[in-house]
Amino acid sequence: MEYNHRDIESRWQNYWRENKVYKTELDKSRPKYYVLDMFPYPSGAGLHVGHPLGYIASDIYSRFKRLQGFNVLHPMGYDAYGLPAEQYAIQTGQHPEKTTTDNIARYRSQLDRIGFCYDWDREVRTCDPKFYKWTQWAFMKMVESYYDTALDKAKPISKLIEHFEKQGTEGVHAACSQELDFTADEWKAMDEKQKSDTLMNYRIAYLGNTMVNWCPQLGTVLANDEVSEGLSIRGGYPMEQKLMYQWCLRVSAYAERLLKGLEELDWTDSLKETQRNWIGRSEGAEMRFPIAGKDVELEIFTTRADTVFGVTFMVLAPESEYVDIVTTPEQRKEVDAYLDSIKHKTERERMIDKKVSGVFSGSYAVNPLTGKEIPIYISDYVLAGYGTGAIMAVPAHDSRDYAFARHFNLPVIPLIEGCDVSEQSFEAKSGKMVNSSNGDFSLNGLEVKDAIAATKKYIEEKGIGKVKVNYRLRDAIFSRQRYWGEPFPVYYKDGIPHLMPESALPLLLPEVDKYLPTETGEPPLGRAKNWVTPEGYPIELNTMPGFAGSSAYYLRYMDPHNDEALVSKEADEYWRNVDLYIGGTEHATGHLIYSRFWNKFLYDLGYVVEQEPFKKLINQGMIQGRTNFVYRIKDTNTFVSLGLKDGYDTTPIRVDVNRVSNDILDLEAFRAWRPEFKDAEFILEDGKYVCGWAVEKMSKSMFNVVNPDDIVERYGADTLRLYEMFLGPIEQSKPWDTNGIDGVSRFIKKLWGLFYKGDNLLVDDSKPSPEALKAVHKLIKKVTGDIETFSYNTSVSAFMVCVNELSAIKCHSREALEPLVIVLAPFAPHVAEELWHSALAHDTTVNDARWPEWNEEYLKESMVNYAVSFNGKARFNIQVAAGTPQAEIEDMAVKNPSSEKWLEGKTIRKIIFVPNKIVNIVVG
RNA sequence: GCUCGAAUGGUGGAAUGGUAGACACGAAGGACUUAAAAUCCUUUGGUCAUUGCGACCGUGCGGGUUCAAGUCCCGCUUCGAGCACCA
Repeated sequence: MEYNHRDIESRWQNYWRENKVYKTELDKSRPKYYVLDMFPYPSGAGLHVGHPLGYIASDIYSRFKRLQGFNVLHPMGYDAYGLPAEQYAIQTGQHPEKTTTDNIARYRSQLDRIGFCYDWDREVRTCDPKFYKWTQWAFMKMVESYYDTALDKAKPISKLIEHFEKQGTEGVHAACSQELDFTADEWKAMDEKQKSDTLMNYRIAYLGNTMVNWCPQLGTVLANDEVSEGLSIRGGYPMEQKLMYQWCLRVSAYAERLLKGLEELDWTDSLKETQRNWIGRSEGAEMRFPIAGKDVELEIFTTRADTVFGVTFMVLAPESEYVDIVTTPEQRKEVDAYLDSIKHKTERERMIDKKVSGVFSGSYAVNPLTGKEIPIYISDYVLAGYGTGAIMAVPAHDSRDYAFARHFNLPVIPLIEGCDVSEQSFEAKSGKMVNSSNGDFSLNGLEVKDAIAATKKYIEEKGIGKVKVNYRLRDAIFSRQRYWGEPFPVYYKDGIPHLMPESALPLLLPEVDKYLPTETGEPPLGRAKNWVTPEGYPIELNTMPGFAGSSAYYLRYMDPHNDEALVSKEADEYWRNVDLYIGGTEHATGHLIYSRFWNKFLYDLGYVVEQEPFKKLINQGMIQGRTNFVYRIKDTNTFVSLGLKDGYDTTPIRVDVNRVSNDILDLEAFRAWRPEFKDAEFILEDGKYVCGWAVEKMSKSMFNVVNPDDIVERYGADTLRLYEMFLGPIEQSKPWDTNGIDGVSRFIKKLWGLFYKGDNLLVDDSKPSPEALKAVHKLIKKVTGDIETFSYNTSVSAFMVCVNELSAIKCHSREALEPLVIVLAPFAPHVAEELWHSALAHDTTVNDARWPEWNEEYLKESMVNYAVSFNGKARFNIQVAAGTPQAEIEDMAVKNPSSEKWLEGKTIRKIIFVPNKIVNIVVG
């Protein structure tokens, strides 16, 4: 039988599907293992060869764990809500559901051809009402909860209401948008609207007026992680800051737990670091500065409390609510003009524009330590969203304050001994303090670190301020002015938001005539007919963002058909959390934060048993494209090969990589590619046209997209799988380069050659030779170790070495070949399955085999090679029988004729002996 | 600017502090063949030597620790990633 990948692969894929070989059941008698891929957004472009990289890696691990006897949960689904389908719907009028369903079908057929061991009975789609019922349900739970900062967990909002009824805000420990202060009587006196607004200040999912990232082109707000450098990640459109009344999630309440939780996770350091940066914890102090002549205090946040004696002015963010209070009538015009100029700038313009700008408010603040009056300015270099939106400016020790002070001619007071602030600020946090005393309290002579601590202590004692930890992490904006997302189970009665009853879930997404905002500027749901409750109250028009559906999908896979709960107690307690999660780094500050938050929330309420959703996480690298170029001689239709192009004035043109093989252009395919190349002429080198190449993002516009279907068709899924793993370390980004796939293809043919020669079965029951056993057991040991460390590339090499060795000694012994097939099965399941059945004559699937143990006995060498080195420099090798005593080997090394010249006229100082490796003779 | 990571042949990449370059691609030469494809064999880090053994140099740069450094330490350079008027 010849190796025929088409035949073998379709046969086994059918067999697996029809017999539900990979169906997983809850089985308490076996240990569980949960392997998860980040589920894909089914885009219209289909999969390219980069997408399956992580899927192949997780598939190998799943199959490996299964062979080791674990009950493996390995599901797949689709992150089906999202902007591209909706943009497409706007352009074509086609319902996004239709596009999405079509794309999913395409993805599925592409995935199926690669031979994954997913349990498709557990598939989820975020746009499926049976699924999004639980997204809506979790949102409702968040609305009905608040975060107790004393217990450090979410609790039902009813508990908070009880507290208000009894004591007002007295003794309340709750995360909130704004510190409130009212008595029980004041609470009771509030009307329904006031109570609703007050509770919104505490709910974990809340409606709030917040500064949001507004994207006019997309017509929606976006979360911080969907924006980069003032541009939307999707589409790259400019963003504006806008105050809007939006649903938000109080992720910030979980900042400390999200940070702490990282410690116990088996993630890469760089990914943890990314999350730490994003959470952005900074310890400092909050301090109050009275405003001269007014009964108001300015609150600021600083990490450098020690520099309070060097404060020469204060600055407010333009959006700060204090701006109105501190602006004097004389300065009103100037301030308004400044605020106006800021408003007209986009977020991006504000970021690019590093020019110092600002305006004096007319008021002065009083430094609480020195009693001195200092001017209050307004400037956009202070951010409204961080800290209190106001700062104390210490130009001597902060570069931004320094630039501002120089521009407005404000005094600069150096506070650290010997520092030079004539040209720039001194930002190092070391040195001895000077100029820092008010008679009563002095920091002079202290190290910066001690001065910070001393100041914090002092201000707390004097009631000027308090120690405070600030986080960069903001609450997540949860509303999107879009159609293709989960509707909010919220209606409005007299302008007050109410949750629908749980029995109303899932709240189905209504039909609309167009996917655009209404004429009055309302979101697309404003077009839906009868978008009201049975009682006639209007329903929320926003929809939820993409991350809503992806935040708890891993829980749903555990129990995907349950109509009573997101996940049953039993399933949750068995499957617990994801043991291995594989996906890209691009989700580091989005999905991977939101999921952790969501999970911790569900944990607080007792719905799940684990605090963290993803124990171990591997980031597969991106597969970049490898673009090929041809070189057209200017103003001609003649193309010159890479090696000769220097003699001509040429223009490089990207060429479809599928018309190029090993950088050699297929001339006929090129002529047929585009009408303008029909009559193309070529200047060849050695009869070939050699293309240039460059690494770029894999995309249609670069003509460098390689479709896995084509590779599977030509070489087979097993070759694709092995080759993707062979390409390099899984975590590393690398360009897709089809050059080299032949090596893997040859390997499979050689492997096949161990079992069949033509139609003859070669496998026999002879006793394998010691060399054969050694080759196979070396392989088992290597691959077992490699899989645990995800060094799949070296495993593939090990397979090649083993097969070469077995071929060389013509080993066809069943006893040696059987473990080889089992160990290969996770990597190349189709060929392994075929050999298992047809050549090794088993009637089980290879999945039912046991992962083989290696036997150290077989690995022992009869002769051992020692490198003899002098002063660490290896000079020659000696062969000694295994088990020779150390002293004898050392003696052989010294007395060897080759040693003579190295020992000549020298004395042996000592001999260092490394078992099985080296005899190092130190001479001098 | 701060933080993290990386740098090894023509290429992708191997190397628990212990003979650097496994494995693969590419290249060169050869066998088989009328020829090509396929397959197989040999060589392939550099320089010198080549009738033989070989010799020396080599893991971005400069130091250090060690009998021994691609690997550990210190100081740079370059590239990549994350954060960034975050006070």
